[in-house]
Amino acid sequence: MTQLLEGLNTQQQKAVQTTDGPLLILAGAGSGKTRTIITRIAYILEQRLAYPDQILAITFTNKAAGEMKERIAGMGIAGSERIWMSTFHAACARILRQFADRLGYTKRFKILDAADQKQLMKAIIKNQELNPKEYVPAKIISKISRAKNDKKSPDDLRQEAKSKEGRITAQLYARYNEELRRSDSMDFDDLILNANRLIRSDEEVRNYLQNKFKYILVDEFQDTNRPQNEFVKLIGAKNANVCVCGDEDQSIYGWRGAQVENILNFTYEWPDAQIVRLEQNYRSTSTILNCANAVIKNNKNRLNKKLWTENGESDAKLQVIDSESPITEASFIADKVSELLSRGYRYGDLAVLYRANYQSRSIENAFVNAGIPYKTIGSLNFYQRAEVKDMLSYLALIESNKDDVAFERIVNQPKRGLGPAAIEKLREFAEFKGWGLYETVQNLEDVPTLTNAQKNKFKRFRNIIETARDSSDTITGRLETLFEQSGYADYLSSEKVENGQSRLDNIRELITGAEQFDLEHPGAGLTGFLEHAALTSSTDETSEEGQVSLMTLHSAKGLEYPVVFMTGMVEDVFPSGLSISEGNEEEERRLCYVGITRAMEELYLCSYQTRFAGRDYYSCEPSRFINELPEELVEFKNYDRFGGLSDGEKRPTFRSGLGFNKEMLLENGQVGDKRSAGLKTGDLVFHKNFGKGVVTQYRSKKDMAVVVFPENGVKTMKGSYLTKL
DNA sequence: AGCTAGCATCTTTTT
DNA sequence: GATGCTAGCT
Repeated sequence: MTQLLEGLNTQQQKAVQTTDGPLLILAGAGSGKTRTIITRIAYILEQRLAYPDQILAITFTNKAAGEMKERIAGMGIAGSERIWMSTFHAACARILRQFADRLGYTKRFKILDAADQKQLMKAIIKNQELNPKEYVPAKIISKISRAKNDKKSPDDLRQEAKSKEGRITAQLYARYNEELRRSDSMDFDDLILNANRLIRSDEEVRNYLQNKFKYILVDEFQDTNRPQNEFVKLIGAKNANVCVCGDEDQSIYGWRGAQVENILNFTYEWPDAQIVRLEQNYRSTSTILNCANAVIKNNKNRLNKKLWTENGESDAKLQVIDSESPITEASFIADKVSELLSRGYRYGDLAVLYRANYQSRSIENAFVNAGIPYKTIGSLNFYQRAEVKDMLSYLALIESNKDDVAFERIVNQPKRGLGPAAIEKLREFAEFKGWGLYETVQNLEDVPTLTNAQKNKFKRFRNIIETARDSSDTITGRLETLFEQSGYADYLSSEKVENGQSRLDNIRELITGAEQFDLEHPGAGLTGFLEHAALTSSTDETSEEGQVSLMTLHSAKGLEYPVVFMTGMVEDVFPSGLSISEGNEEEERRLCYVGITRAMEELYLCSYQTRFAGRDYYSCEPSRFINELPEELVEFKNYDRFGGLSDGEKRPTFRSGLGFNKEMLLENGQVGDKRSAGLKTGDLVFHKNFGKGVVTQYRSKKDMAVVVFPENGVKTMKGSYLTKL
């Protein structure tokens, strides 16, 4: 009857064929979940249960959506490009573009990304004459986000406020919302909330959408938040063909408001729901899988699912490698990469995972030195780079004269003599009139306080935008005009700008990207392109064949690699001290579980004894997760930069708890003479008492060097005590 | 008024 | 080690 089911196990087949009514797929790591979902969609289409555009499939990232679309198209299914396959945010944006006028927005409403939000909040805080150190924009934004997702209005927040700080937060929340309204903008949360509001309040839209979407699928359901769950309930209410798929053990976005309850309560909210469990793992060796199981079973809040595999017990035990410092850890990984290559692995088979982005630095240094090609995934989103965002802000002003965030970003970038004083005068008048800042520039003659010189400068700025608007109908054409006319091209070409060339390259890439977007999305226009830029995340960049992938554990979700390195496996780094102090040990452990289950064949867990943070050194204890691994499945080794690997007989020992700081080290040193050693990171040096060492930090101004001595540990001293080797 | 250099500060994860 | 802010300079 159908060939689609071939090669699927019984449970997977059941998941595919259960098309009618609500369905919960509990899918463990590596259990063939994606394949099952894809087959399910193909099956629905093949059985003619729905047209492609009657299927709404939600994925966690745009990249996942793109890959799924491709795979379905590759199965020879007609019309697969018409499936609504995207993130929640993109799907809601698409709906809102169609009906935004019913909520009092225009169809060209702007979507604020995180940087925009922060900038806006900063401006509001300043405008309210509050101290931005006391009221940290990023923190206020996250409080507002939490309030929004809990359905709390500024008034609610004010009423429950117990402190001055709480009342001010409520007040900032109110101002923030007003400002979004005024500028025809929505933040990420608004996209979901407004879609829900629209569906709930507008009967016509509700009927249209509920009838349209015959089948709804949601992947990574454990990472959905409350409004997202509500969106699913609203859209799926009529046909009830709602299939959600997830793994409570991989819920790692609690800090962003995701609630595991969505998946745990699914069968209560959809009483007829059937449940399919996918527990057979096809990805990892049994060694790796057993380690993953051993770690995650320390969590209490879970459904006690246990993954199993028919994959052989591998000879490769997990390797726990203890070394001196992050630098040494990095050189171990570089060494190991070469070895893995000689064993037949390719660069693309390898991934280095870490808890926080800053940890990539030491790895990148080591890889550059060793000539290992790598790609960092997710750290800096292309569209978030300063120069790219600047050009997008110019475009945004063509799109809307109410976009103050964009205006403030680029009105004096590059410098054109329009400083805070001139802008302040403009703002006062804009506020008085209820206009946007650029709107005010379009009506400059009315502003009495500006000097003629200032007016002329603003006029020149206006010319740039208006010229670009008229110069072309294509995004590419307008971008090129803006880039030249704004002076940005000259600015980046000038000698004094740092990284001018690579920033020019970024702009060129942006222009090429815009061209491609135009081709692939005819009719999307400037609005579509700006939306694309706002919703395209950093993890949407793909790993590449000839490069080792570097990324955070969060970014690694959903991916797999033959060989995986988990770095910084020490207390306070992973698990993150901050997260632990907030009581989130279980989420950190799930993150560890996600990391371990990315590995197919070999897994290396790296710890170190000292790290440098801020201006202090800390001695590090091995991560608690290392201690949760079954002894018999793990090999413990030590690595040092000179002697290489040696057997460690036991787990890395717990080291004395307290760190020591630079002041303490300085007190113990003598003041050396002034002759500069001219050291740099990576230099080999000799010290008369400590022997050979490697420079890991050097401050030329103070002639202070941080040196790792293999025999004597990490020391900080005047460079003048050292001889370069 | 605007710009620049130099100092301080802080690094969790992201649609 | 990048970003933000302040003080002092033009």
